[in-house]
Amino acid sequence: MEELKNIGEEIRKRRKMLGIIQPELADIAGVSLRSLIDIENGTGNPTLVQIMKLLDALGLKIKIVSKYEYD
Amino acid sequence: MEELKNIGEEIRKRRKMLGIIQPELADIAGVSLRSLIDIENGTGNPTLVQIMKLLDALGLKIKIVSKYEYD
DNA sequence: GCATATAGTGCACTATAGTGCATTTTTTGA
DNA sequence: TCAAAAAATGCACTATAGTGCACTATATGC
Repeated sequence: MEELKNIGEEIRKRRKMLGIIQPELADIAGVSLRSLIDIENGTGNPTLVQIMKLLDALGLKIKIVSKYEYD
Repeated sequence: MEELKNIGEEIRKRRKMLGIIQPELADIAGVSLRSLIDIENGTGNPTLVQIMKLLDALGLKIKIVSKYEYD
């Protein structure tokens, strides 16, 4: 699942843009550091709640679009 | 988590638009019927892989956008 | 090069997602 | 209405996500 990596990368990118380190984001989002690391690295298969906690902390959200939409 | 319900609703809406019933979509996507039902109803906490299998089968995908973006 | 800060890994344990099946409820249209 | 189709629920079992901790690896800047 290619997409998993992408989401992890977006989270990492945004985190760096905000100038915070992993333990900080994990704390703010209410997710374990271990989970955040795995998610950023695109390993494993996180639950939606984990993803949404992180996105929320980063000021991001999920949008469902057509598979053929590019941006 | 409000967003969970939304994703489930989008999946259901799209499924109906395509004129298929739950067992068909579950089958095509490679997800159990039970899981699909729970996801459409916004109960539980599905994994990203489950969501992506369904979105993929429906010609949809996830996009990460700013929390303050409206469409 | 070295010291410190940041990130990643292995492992074991706990919590919970994913599943199938039998049954019930709701929806649909004849 | 009533019968058939579609959707939802309870329950028990299996698979796996989430976690903490100790440790290792990598990056950063002095």
